[in-house]
Amino acid sequence: MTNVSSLEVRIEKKKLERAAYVLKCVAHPVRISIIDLLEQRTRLTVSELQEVLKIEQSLLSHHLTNMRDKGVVNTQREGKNVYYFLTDVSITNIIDCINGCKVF
Amino acid sequence: MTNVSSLEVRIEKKKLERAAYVLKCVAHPVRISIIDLLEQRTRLTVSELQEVLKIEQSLLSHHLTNMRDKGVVNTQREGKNVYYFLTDVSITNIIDCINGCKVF
DNA sequence: TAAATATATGAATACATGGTCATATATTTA
DNA sequence: TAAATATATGACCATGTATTCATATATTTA
Repeated sequence: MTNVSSLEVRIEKKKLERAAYVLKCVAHPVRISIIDLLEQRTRLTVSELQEVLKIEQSLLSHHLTNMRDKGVVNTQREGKNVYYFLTDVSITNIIDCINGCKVF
Repeated sequence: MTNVSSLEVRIEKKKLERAAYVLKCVAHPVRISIIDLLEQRTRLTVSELQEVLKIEQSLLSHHLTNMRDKGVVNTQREGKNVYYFLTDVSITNIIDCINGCKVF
């Protein structure tokens, strides 16, 4: 058995927990799609997302609330519409990971 | 409302489902840690992982089985030991995403 | 101000997941 | 071959998650 005494996880505990928490949010087909769409259009209303994704309004709303709770997206209301946008566009790097790793 | 007719998800459905499935597996503090450790050491036995991670043997085994089922890691037995290693090292790009995006 | 439009919320349910415990299997060593 | 070591498995339970349905809220328009 190799010596392992110098080996340690290079990510601190709090960061690990936060990362897992946010990744869990990303780990859903609809929510990955939303990230992809918001990379293309900067901001989209719920109706626009619904038109593209073709899922029930309330289900989409639940997904969006989930993503906002975790800081992945943010909102701005304009009249009847609520625009959703990525809090940090660099989260789209996850999609590059998906496309660049055979495991996915 | 902006025209959305040219907008679509740029990832095909099967790929989205597979990506979500694998991401769900990555989205856990212990499993992210395992990926980080296997980037540093190429391969590690269950005992070595246990020594670093300090979690119960059977819990670790469940995590590893989970990761293997999803194709994230693979194994090779050598005597009493089973070595685990990353199926595709480029999955560690996920950790770079975590470190490079404020949301995480 | 009533109706229409856009979005959010909450309850309920079914299913998945994480962790623990007891036990099983595989391999080596005494 | 019995004991020791390394790892895996299965049952169980508590908690979390996804989806649906009904309904609520906010804003605009007729």
